[in-house]
Amino acid sequence: MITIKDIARSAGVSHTTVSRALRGDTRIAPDTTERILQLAGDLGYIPNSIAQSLNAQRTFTIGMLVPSIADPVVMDLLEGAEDVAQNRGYCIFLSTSRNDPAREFSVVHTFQRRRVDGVIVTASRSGINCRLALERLQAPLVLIDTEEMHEPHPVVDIDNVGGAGLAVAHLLHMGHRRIGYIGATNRPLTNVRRYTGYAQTLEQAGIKVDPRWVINPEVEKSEDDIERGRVGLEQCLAAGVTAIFCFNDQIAIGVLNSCYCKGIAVPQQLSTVGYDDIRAASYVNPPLTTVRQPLKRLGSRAMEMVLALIDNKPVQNEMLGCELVVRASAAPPLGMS
Amino acid sequence: MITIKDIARSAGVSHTTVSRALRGDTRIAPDTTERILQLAGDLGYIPNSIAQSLNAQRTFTIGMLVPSIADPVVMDLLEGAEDVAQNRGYCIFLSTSRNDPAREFSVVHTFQRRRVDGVIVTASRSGINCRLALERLQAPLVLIDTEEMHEPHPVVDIDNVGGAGLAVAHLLHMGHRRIGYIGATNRPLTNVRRYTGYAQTLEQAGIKVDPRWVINPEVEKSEDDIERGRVGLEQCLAAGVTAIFCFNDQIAIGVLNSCYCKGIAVPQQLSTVGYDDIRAASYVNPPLTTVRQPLKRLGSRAMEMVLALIDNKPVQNEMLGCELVVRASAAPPLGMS
DNA sequence: TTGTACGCGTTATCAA
DNA sequence: TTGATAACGCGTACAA
Repeated sequence: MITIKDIARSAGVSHTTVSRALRGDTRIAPDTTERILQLAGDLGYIPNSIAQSLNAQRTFTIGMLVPSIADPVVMDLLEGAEDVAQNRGYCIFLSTSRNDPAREFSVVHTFQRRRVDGVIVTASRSGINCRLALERLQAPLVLIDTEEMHEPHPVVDIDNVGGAGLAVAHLLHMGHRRIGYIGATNRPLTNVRRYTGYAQTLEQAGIKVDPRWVINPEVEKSEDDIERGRVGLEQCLAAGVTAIFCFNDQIAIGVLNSCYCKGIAVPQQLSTVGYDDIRAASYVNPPLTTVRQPLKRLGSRAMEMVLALIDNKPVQNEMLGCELVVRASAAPPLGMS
Repeated sequence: MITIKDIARSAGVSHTTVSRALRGDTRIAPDTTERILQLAGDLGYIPNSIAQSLNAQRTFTIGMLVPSIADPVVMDLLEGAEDVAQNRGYCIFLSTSRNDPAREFSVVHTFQRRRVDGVIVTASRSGINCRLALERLQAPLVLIDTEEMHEPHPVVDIDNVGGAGLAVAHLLHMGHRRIGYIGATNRPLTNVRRYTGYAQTLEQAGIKVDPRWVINPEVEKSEDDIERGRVGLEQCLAAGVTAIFCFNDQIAIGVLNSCYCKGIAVPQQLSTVGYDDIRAASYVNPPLTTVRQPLKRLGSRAMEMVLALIDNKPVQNEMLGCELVVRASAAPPLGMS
């Protein structure tokens, strides 16, 4: 690998002069600079960021920790973050925790060894366990969509209460009065928030929530949302609801599926609203009415926040709003159209 | 930040001794080692990989370049690669090219500056343009699913010809004789391969491919596969096929959707087979019969290959086979059951 | 305008 | 068993 010393030797100058010429220092004679630049190109010189980092005490590197990459939510979020990072000259170290506290801990430690300038931790469900690692962390840390509250760190989050409100208001507006909720116990905090939005909105409309409408299905594999939808549907039907608001699109799709198998027409006999607006939402039958989260924006805002912290600019916690996406899975209840 | 020098000072030894004690050098007196380890823990010492890298001329870092993160195929692939990397103590620099040759070029350059130990480039459609950058690259390079042939670099690829054969053989086996193909022109090489598998298999069964069965739909947005499915379906129906093999699941889902809207029963009136086995394939209606690609394995094999190259072990190009996933979107044609 | 010398944190070589 | 010194590649006070 060619270094500035090699160039210096070829040019018959000191490596200092080369260093300066390469960064366009005006104190170097124009023709010297010219000659050095030429030489650098010819020799195929590529600056060594490692050496630069050691010297500058900065790596222009951000560590991102996500539970899993193969998750439609994480995916968009990553894309938003990567975009900002790349534009600002930062690289991302991507690691997965698989919701394993030990692994989470180890990854954060690795980030520290590698001297990342900042860290973004996504959807940590094991906040307590990795807290130790995080507290020792020197670099700025931004949390996304965390399951821990009252964090001492900046947080970017989605307004889940408001988003759920949007969905339920939509159903109310169509005339539904008996509206079910199917939740997911493996995302406790988010689940509580979406439930809260659901319950609040119903109460504000003067409707008392019947406990039988609210289902948090027990499933074998804690990630099997399709199954959650199936199980939840059974109980909702038993409770006689005319519409169901689901914790997320996967669950809603489970409901849709199960309805299809049972010969229940959606939205004619039962309305369903999901959450997330994953890709599949637009091409299931019927296309799913859902709440879209600004995921790319969540990622990009988180990245902008770390970068701001790195530059010692002040940042505030942030709460991003959601948007209702009306498709075809919700309609007025029977006899109300 | 605590360095080995700080520890040395506290322990009253040289930084060399600390360095050795930390890495368990047996030449250091056990009690000295003990004392240093203790101290390192107390002071919260975290080794600086940057300094280590500068010295060792290795970064334990792999650069991964993908066209986009928000792609179900890329997602799984990344997960496979990350898993292997993490287990072997490597970190991944993740960057997106968005199919922009300029950006691809710049990312590869960044990887070089950062002295990654290896590079994985995925689905480069602009092979020619970034070739220059790649040739100068000192680090080992592995290509995944490239659209360029005869690369001078190791390649991991999926057996698209064989995979397509699986799908078509399945349809033939059920008794179909008029089988359509809907392709995607924005992935030219892969498209040709899947088409080849389709055509070969039909010919081997003694069936002459009617040109009207083969559709490569023109769509406005080059990424809109759902639309491809819609357009393709129209033409296939006009050509009187009883089954359709689609370039991928998204297209197949487009077909399914369009059938649903037109009141065509799948699989009773028309069979459809996709490719990829994306998540949605299992929960659309009817569940999609498709060809599963070993994507995680593709990612992990690619990573294993770069790591082997880094360790100067020999590697061979590799071709991974596919697997037919039988669900419910394909059945014997009318009057054949 | 250019060069000398040092420091960034670590490991390796050689000497004691 | 331990320590002094150099080296990795670069940037920058300070000196010339």
